Amino acid sequence: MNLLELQTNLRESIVKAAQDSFAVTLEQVSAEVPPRTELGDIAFPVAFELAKRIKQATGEKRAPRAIAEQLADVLQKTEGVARVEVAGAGYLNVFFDRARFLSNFSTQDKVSTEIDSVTDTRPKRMVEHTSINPNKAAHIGHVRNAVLGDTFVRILQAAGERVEVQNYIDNTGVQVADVVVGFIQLEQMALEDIKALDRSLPADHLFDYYCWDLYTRVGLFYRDDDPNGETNVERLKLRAQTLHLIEEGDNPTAELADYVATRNVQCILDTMERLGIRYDVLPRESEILRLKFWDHAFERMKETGAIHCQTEGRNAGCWVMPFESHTGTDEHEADKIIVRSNGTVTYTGKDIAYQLWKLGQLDLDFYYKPFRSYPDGHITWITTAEAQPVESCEPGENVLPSFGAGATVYNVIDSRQSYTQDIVRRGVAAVAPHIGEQASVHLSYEMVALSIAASDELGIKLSDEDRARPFVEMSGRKGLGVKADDLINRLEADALREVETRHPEISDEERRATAHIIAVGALRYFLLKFTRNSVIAFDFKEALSFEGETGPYCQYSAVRANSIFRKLDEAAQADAVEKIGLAARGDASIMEEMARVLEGESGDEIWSLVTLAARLDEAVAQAVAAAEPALVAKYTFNLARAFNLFYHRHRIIAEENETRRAVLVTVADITRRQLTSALATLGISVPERM
RNA sequence: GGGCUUGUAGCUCAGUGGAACAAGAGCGUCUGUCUUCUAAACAGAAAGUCGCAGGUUCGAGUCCUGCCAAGCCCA
Repeated sequence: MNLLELQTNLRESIVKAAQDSFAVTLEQVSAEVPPRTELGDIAFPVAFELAKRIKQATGEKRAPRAIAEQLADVLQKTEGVARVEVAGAGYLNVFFDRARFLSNFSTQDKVSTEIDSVTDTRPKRMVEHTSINPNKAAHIGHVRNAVLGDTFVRILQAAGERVEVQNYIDNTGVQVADVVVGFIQLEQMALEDIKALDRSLPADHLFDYYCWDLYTRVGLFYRDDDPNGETNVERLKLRAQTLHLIEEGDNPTAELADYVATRNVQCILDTMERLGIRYDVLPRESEILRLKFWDHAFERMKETGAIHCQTEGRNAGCWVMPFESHTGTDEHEADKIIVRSNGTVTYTGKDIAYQLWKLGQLDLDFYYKPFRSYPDGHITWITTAEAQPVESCEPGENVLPSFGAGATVYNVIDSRQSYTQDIVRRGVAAVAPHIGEQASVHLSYEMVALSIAASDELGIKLSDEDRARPFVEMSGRKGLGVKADDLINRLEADALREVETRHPEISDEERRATAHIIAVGALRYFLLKFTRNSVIAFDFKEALSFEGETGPYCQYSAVRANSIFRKLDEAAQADAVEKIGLAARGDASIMEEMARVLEGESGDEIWSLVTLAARLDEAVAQAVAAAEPALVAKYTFNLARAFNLFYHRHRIIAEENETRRAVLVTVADITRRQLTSALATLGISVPERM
């Protein structure tokens, strides 16, 4: 019996009692965690709700407290419940049977749910994240997107969901075109020159870094080298021409663009791999164009009446989607243009077509080939426009994967796209009403900006006006930003210094590996501790901190827990396992001794750690429901904090009383298990030592 | 001009469906704790008219209305 089962049983008892005793049908029963463990393990404010409902139904006024008293008698009988108290104006506070809960919890094994991916028929949750324009290196803002997305993937998986991870590649967009203009116009390079340049670049200054700078130079080039100047119309024509050639394909410029984009994708994937982030498939815009996804979607939209051709007014000749919630007086605001009168498609239109594919509502599909494989056998696939020979797979295993057709799509995109995402969601629902708006979820988040201090550190010149603002927005175009690899390098260097002073005895290789794990922990946690709709004003001091509410703090807590088990002699450990095992199988005398350890002030303190550790599943479930990874981050920190306190108060190995030691060992074991699991859900691993 | 988001301690942020004597963390400041299972830790102190004004309620940081301020998007 775990926490969720116990809660379910209690809820069922309440629903039944409400029906039997008060003739009220409760749809849901909300529960709370009492502020302190002495007040109980779970609280139900249900008596207030019942009092209201009884009054509505019969007009009879019943005191919540009296209702609670009656329910308490029923709950009392639930298995695993020690006692029930009525508190305050009518709260039902339930106290669990501590010894019993602990012994059950420690002996239960997580059922490993290994499912064959081919026969897996569970609805597919699709998460699209990262989706960086492949024209430059990733910066810290891109990393927030990737870490949020990757963590949400892990959270869904922890909740037992089937997940597919996509990283959309806009390899035919304006941003790629700009870098291509840079290579051709500014650098006077052809494809072979670029390849030679690529080979010659030093390891710490890769192709994506080169493009980062080149992109900035192109931005200046368009403005005749004056960052605040007007754009030069003639020069901008180069961009339009280049973009056109890239979209068209089958020409030297498109070939060059493909090389540039592909190399940047490789560099970005390398950066993400450092943070433990991988993808299942990389759908590319070039194939969406070649395979004519849009044309197909356009027909569907016309057939279903999702869009219509405007015959008069400002938008005459445009295909628009009615958007009635917009009660603006402006007529052209009320409808959303999908196809302009000159026949070109808006980004929104393209987005709807692609979203339809993701949800399996477009009768077209990509072809795929492997793009990169990882040591553990994971393969990231990329889209192609032609069928691929099957020999690209493992011999005897010629199974081409199938992607798309998700039941739900989570698009991890920053909040600036909220309006567009809203239209895409409605557009999809208009074409495919049977899946509706709820199939598309915009997992939105605020941007990462630079704090004033960080801007100063980067040598960015700020006006007095800028200084008065709360933060400075990053700009890929202006080259203002913190590159992901630079930050990771710095974190690793800082962590390595610490590890060197603490552990001179271990090998250099091991120290580097440890420093890497700590750096990843610090960065991922830093980006996850903020809720999604909070702007992160990036600050070096905060991001580079390893103390307080940080990833390394949580890791350290788990490392300490593990070190107990490294030092604990086998006999003591076996003894603890046996004692608690006997209790779980119903040994009354051991159970009674355990109960005594868990009594009183000291017992409350130990017990509060057990209940907190037991709430991991709840935290994960809440994070899924709210699409908010920060909830798991907060939970993890609280668990680490509670463990550090426990660790400080008790000498576990030295404990003389055998039952007490068995309880302490078991609690430490449960906590490290849950803490490690919580950290894994955040994409953070636990090093051997710190 | 319209839309979305935000306003909580010196700073950075949590605060679920409204509740129990009591609005919580981290950083920073101040004071203690390493011969111990790792001090990247622990304990304690100081620090808050929850942007302002109304409203609903037995009860509002939380819900409603208006205003003020900031950020983003659209025109």
